[in-house]
Amino acid sequence: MRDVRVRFAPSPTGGLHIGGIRTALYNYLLARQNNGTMILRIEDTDQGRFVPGAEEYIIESLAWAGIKIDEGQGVGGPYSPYRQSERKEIYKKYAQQLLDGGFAYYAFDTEQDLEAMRDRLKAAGVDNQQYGITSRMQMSNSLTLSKAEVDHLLNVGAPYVIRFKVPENQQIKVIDLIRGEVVVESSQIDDKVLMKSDGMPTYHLANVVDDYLMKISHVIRGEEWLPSAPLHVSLYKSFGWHNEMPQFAHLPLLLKPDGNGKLSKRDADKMGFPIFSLNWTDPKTGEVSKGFKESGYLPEALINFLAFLGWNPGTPQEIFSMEELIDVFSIERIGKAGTKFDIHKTQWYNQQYLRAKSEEELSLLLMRSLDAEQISCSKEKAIKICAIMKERVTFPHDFWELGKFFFHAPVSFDESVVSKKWNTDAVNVLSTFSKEVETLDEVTADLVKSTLESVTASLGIGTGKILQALRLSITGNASGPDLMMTMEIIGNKEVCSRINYALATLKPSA
RNA sequence: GGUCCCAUCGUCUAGGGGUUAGGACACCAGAUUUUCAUUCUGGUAACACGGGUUCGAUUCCCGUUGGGACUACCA
Repeated sequence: MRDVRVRFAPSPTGGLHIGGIRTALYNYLLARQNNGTMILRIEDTDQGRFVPGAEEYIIESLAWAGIKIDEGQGVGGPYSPYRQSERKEIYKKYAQQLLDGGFAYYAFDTEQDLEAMRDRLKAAGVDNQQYGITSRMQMSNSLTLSKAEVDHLLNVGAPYVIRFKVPENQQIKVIDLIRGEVVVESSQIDDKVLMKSDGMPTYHLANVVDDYLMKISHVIRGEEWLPSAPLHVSLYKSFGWHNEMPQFAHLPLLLKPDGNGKLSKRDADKMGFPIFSLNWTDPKTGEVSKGFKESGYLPEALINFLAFLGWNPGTPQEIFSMEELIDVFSIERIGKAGTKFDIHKTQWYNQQYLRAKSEEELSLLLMRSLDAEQISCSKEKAIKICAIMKERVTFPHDFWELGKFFFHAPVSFDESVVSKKWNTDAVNVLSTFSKEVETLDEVTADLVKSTLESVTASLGIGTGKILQALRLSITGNASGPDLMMTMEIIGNKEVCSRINYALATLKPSA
């Protein structure tokens, strides 16, 4: 079997979205599993769409996701350069090879010519108005013009493109590892532009030439490429590279969570979840799109979730590390149908991975939030907080968001609790309790609990009846982590002052 | 419009000619938690439709419908 060499080949046109990460992931999984090579190639042949910073962003994103590049842009390798804009001469040479072999031709048509052609075909009732077998002989190209005319045009520098001459009356077969055999009549394929008038190749040419030169064994890419795969196969044949042709696998698309259509940035924005791996700032508009990283998603969680979007191991196991994924991944188990993106499940994965971390690791995450708020906190306290908050968080920043009261006394109180639970019984218990706590040298959860119980017992009031009122006075909230532990962490002085503040501020309802 | 791809719970999916169609997320209920969350238990919920083939089809074939992609000198 040939060496497994796969590539992830994005265009540097903006932020890297999760569909791209999934494509990269599947490539990576296959490479690692087979001791193969993961290559990063930058497909920047459209200078009009080039976005500065996008390439660096892609490299950073992959690194964050834990997808390691063995060869290619940013790392180098035996087939450099890996940036297509720097390989112009190579494509020119291969385009010439096609020209010489009669597999391609020069075309001089203007935009208006092309438009006129489409209108003409449409008017004639032709189903697809393409530049191809049925129309190429009516156009201005090296098939219709004399050699002298063509040479003249070339010499005077007339703008031209090189088009592929699609073979007639052929059935072109694409063997797809996911979909099986896909057969297309060559008459359905148009004479695609191979070299643009600016001297750059199109995707089709660059892609085929590079995959051949870089000895790519498997092309794993999104399903949007399936319609052009027959063209690519035809190109391999014309080059005489049929035996070196890579195997194809076209991945099902990521769809919008609701309704229909391909998942887009717009949908994600609308529904309030990220779509890019990292924060992305559009250099033109300055608009910032929030990334998964900055939204608090752990790369392991995102990878695990993405792996399961369109693939599954066939076992009940849901949690997989990258190593485990490498172990069990197989192209055969990739599904065919498009997949709707569900942010709920992503969050569930995040929760799972967050919980699996030690309290010490988690405390570091809390400390980061605290640093941003310029709040100092001992490591011991942070660990204690994380221990009781652990089961309640989905994101790292939840430790801070949901646990602000550990650092700030409440300034407002949950109204529904005030009206339902802040009654004379509660006020009686709390005022007595506060005085008792004040006498204590230090508070532990156990001590504060027994103190509270003795107060309620002496007043003949059920502890459960006033517990929410107590929580309200300490945290301002209706719910939260274990209250006794919370009081232990906050300390007796603060507990008293908070209760006293609440007693002074809130009026008992009945 | 044309070409190609696809079709199991709301979502991700397992399965496969004879099954009580399985799991996960979400949702709902009960238990535990003197609150909430967690945890545990249980529940609601699917083979798009119509023809074949077959003793039998959700599974195989065809069609319909529905959805998607592509249809640029973008990738």
